Amino acid sequence: MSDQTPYNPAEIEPKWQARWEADGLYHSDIDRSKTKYYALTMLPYPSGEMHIGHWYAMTPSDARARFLRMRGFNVMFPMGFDAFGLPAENAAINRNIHPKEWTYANIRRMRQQLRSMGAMFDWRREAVSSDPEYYHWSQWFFAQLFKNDLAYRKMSPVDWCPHDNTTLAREQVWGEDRHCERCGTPVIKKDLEQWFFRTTSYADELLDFSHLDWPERVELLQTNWIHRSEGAEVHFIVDAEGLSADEARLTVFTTRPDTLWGATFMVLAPEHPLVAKITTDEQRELVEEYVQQALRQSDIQRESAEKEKTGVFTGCYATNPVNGESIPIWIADYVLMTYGTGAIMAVPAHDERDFEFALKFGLPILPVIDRPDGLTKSFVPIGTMDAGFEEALSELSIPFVKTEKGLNVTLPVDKVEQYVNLAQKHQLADVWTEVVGTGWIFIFNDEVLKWESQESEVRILELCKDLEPNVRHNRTLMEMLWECEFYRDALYHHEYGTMINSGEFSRTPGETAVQDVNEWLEGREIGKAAINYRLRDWLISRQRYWGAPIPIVYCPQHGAQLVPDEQLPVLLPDDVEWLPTGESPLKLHPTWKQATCPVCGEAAERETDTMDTFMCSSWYHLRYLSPDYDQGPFDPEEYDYWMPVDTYTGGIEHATMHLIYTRFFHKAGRDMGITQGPEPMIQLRNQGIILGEDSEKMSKSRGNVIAPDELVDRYGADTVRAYLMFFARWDLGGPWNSSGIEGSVRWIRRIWTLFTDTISPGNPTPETLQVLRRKVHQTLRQVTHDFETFEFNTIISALMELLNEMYKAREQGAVGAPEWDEAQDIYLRMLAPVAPHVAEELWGILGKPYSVHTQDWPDVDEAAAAEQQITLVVQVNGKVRDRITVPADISEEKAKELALSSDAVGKYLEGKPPRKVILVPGKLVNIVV
RNA sequence: GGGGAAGUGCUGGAAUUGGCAGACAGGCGUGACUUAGGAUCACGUGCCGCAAGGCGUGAGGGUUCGACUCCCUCCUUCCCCACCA
Repeated sequence: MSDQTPYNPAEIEPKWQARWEADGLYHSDIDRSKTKYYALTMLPYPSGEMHIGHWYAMTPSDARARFLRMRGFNVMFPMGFDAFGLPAENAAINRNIHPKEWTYANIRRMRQQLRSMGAMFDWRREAVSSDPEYYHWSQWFFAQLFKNDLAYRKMSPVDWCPHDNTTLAREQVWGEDRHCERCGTPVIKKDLEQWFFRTTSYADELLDFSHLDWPERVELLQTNWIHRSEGAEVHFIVDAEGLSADEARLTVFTTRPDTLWGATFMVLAPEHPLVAKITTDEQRELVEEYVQQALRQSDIQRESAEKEKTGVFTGCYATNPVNGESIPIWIADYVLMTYGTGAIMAVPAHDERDFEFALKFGLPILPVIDRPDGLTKSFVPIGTMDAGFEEALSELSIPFVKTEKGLNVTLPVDKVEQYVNLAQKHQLADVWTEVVGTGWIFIFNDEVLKWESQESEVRILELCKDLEPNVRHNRTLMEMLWECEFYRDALYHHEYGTMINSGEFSRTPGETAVQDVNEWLEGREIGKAAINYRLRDWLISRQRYWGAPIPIVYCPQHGAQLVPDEQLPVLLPDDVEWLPTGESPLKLHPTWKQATCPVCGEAAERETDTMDTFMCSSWYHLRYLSPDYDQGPFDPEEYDYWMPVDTYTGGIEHATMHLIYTRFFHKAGRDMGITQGPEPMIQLRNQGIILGEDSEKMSKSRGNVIAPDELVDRYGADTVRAYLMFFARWDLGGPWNSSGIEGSVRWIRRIWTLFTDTISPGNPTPETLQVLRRKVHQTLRQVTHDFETFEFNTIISALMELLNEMYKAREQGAVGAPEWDEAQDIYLRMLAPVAPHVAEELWGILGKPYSVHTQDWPDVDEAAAAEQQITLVVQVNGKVRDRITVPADISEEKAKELALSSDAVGKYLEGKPPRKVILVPGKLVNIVV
């Protein structure tokens, strides 16, 4: 070995970065002779520091983009900044820096950091969402949505963060305690006039993932988030004076129209507009108090599932349209104004929440669905039956289980008749009343009721009525009822079953019940099949300064008017002040609000809310197409060539926010003639999260943050890139390990050594060269495959293996042979996407023409990659007993023969003939004895 | 409460998708070269056992000639949603 230049990343990395930049090596322009590939990775927020997590997301994305480029695609890999948002304003408040100054200083710093990783970003395509040239078009998009009735303004109870002083989209409220995504403060509800985008119009289409190659997990998260429920809308008639016909028609949504006959009361959300109108004078005080209390409560208290049910009777009744029953209307905060119609029919027998409520307030419980297995359960308490009862049950082959409290009887449908007779014979009918009186319960069944006559049903219902509104001592009865596990089972722990107690619908089988009832409802115009979504319209108003102003003015005459296109962008004023009022500086600005109405030209007032930053990031992939274009949001010619995004990489945390919004944007854009095709991003892949060395989330307060800059200074970007690709499965992530990076350090250094040592040609055997060449092409095959499937860790390990093999070959004198030169050539091409600087440097040292990054990806020579000799595993009864080396093209007979004649096998056969010999060609022989 | 994902050496992780479990690394151990080493190189490293051998992919069962991989039951951890009618 001779002297060699030491590997010095600090020298070669900036050198090549400058050269590539100067040469425009990574510029991507329309080239119709090549297949385009739009590789996109989520843009960062300019917080001021690149986090190792950014690198973890971007490095493999960059490597893959480079790989695809070498494979002949015209690859675009752009970068930009999602630059509006709260942290800039908080910096302004806390440190007295203007958000603009803070943001752009951070962007400058992060650009430098991004460059240091040696990514192939085309910086000419950079887009910054806080540039007026950018938000001009965010505002333009708002205008388009407004014109197409996809943006609207409404007064609504919204989630409000008292710390950040702004409203939040539903997606930005997190966790059990319903806290603000940004600052962690629990949110409160506020009634405000706010702007919304009609995302719900696209709910069904957003559930269709058939055009997408997205992780199942993301599809599932979105599906659950949108949460489509099929059911029916049913109109109940409110029995109160002074209501218009419209008002008296109280519509509820239910997923179980087959349980309509079991509706024993109704519940309105406290905010429901009807509440004030229907409350009777006697109940008014209670109701008003309850409503006030519900409004005051934060969501934490209100939406806790653990919480005991609360509610108040309005004094008003409604008529159930299916059976004419008059049922009481209550209000309770477990009914949400924001879902469905804000009113429910309560079926305590088949809904756990309604059941709890009925229990607490002594409301009637009427089962209307039989058990799905067709079995009815009965309970006979000890002390109510005579001695012969058990025997009689046995004789009839009616199964039962003895418990401490009595008999759990499982009653097959065909035995009901006999059971009824038996019960009568044993005078259980008398017991019945006893049962109710002592707090025990019977099973409700169509047949049994007939037998017991209507009387017992009436008795039960009446008894329950006695409990109204809130007679505590009788709770015992309901609690004991609750204790009967079988009863709970029979109530709501089952799905569809035969309808009972439902008038003409009794005995309707569960399979058709919902549809039958829906049709019937529709025929009688008392309801219809309906679909509901949990997805809400997207609330985009933010009472903040650092965002794109909503391009609306309010005219006293003409109401909300769009700012005309030619007046866009509505610029954010720079001369603003932050006062500790919690109000947006835009509201406090002396003149900014003053505008004129585009209709009449009279004085009008500007909207002072700005748009949610997710609005800006919903279309940034379009701004990259032509960041300087000023005739529209993007140049249609560029759109035509580059869109849609072929591969999108980023964190899964955006599954129910950005990734829903951007799909909505694209689909709305398509319907408005702006975008084309069903989806904006075809393939999506998520990386995992890097944790600190302590396996905790990285945070400054924990002091476990890994700073990428320090790593680059210490090891060089190539090594950091390699380690990020190697250390974990990309989609899983995991804790950082600072000693683990030594492996990548050594690997790069060993590459350097191997390629820079000057060694005189040796005298290798043909076998050495063949083994080398085989390994080269096998590695190439694997690396190619793994790039395509995002298995970055095995790319590195394959390259490590090949390097070890090359060291071996060098030892055996391979240097100087054409196979050696080919190995070096292919190695550097495969290395180029992973470690672009060192690959470029070594490529130059070998005297190859600049640049390694513009080279073609080599083709696998399958003949060279094929094994000539294989190791045939010989198993006896599935256990490995021997390994024999045979030619790869060995015949079946020969392989079996060789396996059987192996010494090791002979030992296990003990002279017995094999029962069966299984051959897996090229793999193994299994001998069964 | 509902939905989902994952359990492989001391650690990160491989295993061509039903065919040699533990590739490639980290760590650790032994040695070499060194005045020195956070450098480099060689060898070793799943568990039990002196060995022959046996046992091993969260636990138990099943299918199969053969199971980390498929099926059933259970356990553990993590994530998401959560009074959504």
